[in-house]
Amino acid sequence: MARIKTRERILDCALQLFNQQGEPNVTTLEIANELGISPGNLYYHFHGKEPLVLGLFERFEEALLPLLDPPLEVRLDAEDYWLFLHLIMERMAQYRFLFQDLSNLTGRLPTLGRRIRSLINALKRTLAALLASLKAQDQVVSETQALGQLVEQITLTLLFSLDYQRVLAREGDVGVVVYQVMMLVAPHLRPGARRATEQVAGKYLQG
Amino acid sequence: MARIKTRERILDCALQLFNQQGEPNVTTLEIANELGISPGNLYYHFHGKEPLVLGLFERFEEALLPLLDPPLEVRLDAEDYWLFLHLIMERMAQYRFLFQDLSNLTGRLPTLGRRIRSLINALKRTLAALLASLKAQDQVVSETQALGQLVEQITLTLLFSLDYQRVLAREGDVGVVVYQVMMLVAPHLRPGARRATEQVAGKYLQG
DNA sequence: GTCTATATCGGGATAGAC
DNA sequence: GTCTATCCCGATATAGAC
Repeated sequence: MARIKTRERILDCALQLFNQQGEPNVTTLEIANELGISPGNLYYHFHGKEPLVLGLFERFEEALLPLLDPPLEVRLDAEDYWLFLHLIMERMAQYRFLFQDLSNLTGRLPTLGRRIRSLINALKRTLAALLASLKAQDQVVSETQALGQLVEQITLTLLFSLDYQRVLAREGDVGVVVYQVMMLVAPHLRPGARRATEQVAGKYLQG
Repeated sequence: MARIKTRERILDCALQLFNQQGEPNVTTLEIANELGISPGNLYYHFHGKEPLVLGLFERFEEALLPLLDPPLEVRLDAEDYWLFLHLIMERMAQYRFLFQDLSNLTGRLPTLGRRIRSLINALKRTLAALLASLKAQDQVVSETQALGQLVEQITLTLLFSLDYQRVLAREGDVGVVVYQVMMLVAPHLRPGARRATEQVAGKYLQG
C-alpha cells in the first residue's frame, strides 16, 4: 500500500513535536492526538516515550554516521571543512530535540548516554583528522595542544549552539553555527587563509 | 533563634538536590523528605517547584550581578581576565542546575527566561568591555568583528561547558572551563602574551 | 492493527487539626 | 509554622472488543 507504515508516521510526528516543544513537554497522548490515532494504538507500536526516543536516536545515528567516515585521501582545503560542518549541523538540527535536553536525556536513559558519547567521540576524531590534514598542508599553523582544544571547542559549539540561540530567543539557524565555527578556526589559519575565511564567514551569515 | 529559617533551609536543600539530580528529576516530596519536613509544610513556604526555582534564581542573580560591574578604570591585564572568569564560573557552578536544563526552564518559565537573557546580556557587555580594554593596551590584536564573535563564543562556553562535561561523564570542573576560555582567547593575543597564556593555561588545568 | 475503556501511579494541591 | 490525611489530575500502562 502507498500509505506509510504507522510506525514510521509515529516517529515522524514525535520528532516534529519533540523538536517544536522539547521532549519533556510532549506526552504520548499529544502524539496520538496529533496523528489521529488512539493512545492504545501508539502504545502497541512503542511502549512509551523511552523507546520512541531511542527509535529516533537510531534514525539520527544512521543519518550521521556516514558523514563521520570522511575521505581523507583526497586533498582538501578549508572550504571542504565548512561544507562538512554544514552537513553535520543540518542533520543535527533535524534532531535538535536530542540536544535541547542533552544532560537530562543522557541521565535518564543510560543506553542513550553511552551511544551519544560514542557518537560524539567519532565526531571529534573526524574533526581532528580533518584539522590535521589542513595542518599537513600548512593551511593551519597552530600547535597540537591548541588544535586539540580547538576540536573540543568546535564540538561544544556544534552540540550547544542551537540551544544557545534558542535561549536567547533567536531563530536557531544552522548557518549561524557554521559561521561561529569558522570564526573559531580562523585564528588558527595562516594569515592569507584567515582573512579569506573571515570574509567568507561574513557572507555565510546572510545566506 | 539560632536555627536558620525554614524558608532558607528549603532553598539550600532544593539547590543541592537540583544540582545533583537535575531540576526535572527532583520532586517537592523528595525535598521535603530530605529536609525531614512534611510536604504540606513545604507547600506552605513555596507553592510548588516554580517559585522555588525563581527563588533560587534570585539568589544566583544577587551573587552574580556585583561581578558584572567591573572596575574598568584600573589598568588590567590578561591575568585579571582569567581571575574574573574564574569568579564568574564559580558562582555559575554553584547554581549549575539552572544551566543543565536551560532551554527547558526558560521555555517553561517565561519570567525566568527574560531575566536570564538580561543577565546574559550584562555578562556579554562585561566580557566585551574587558576585551576592549585589553585591546586598548595592545594586548589583543584581533579586529572588532572577530572580538564580537569571541564574546559570543566565551558566553556559549561559560553557559554550556559544565553541561558538556557532564554529558561526557566527566567531573564538571570549573578549572577546565576557564582553561577552555583561555585557549579561546589566546589566539587573539599578541604573540608574547599568547605563548605565556598557553603555558599558564596548561598549569591551570592541573590546579 | 486499531479501537475504547479502564487501571495504575506519581506528583502536586489543599483542608483542617495541633 | 508544622503536621496528617486526602484529593485531584495528567500521563502511562493494559485488557479486551472489533
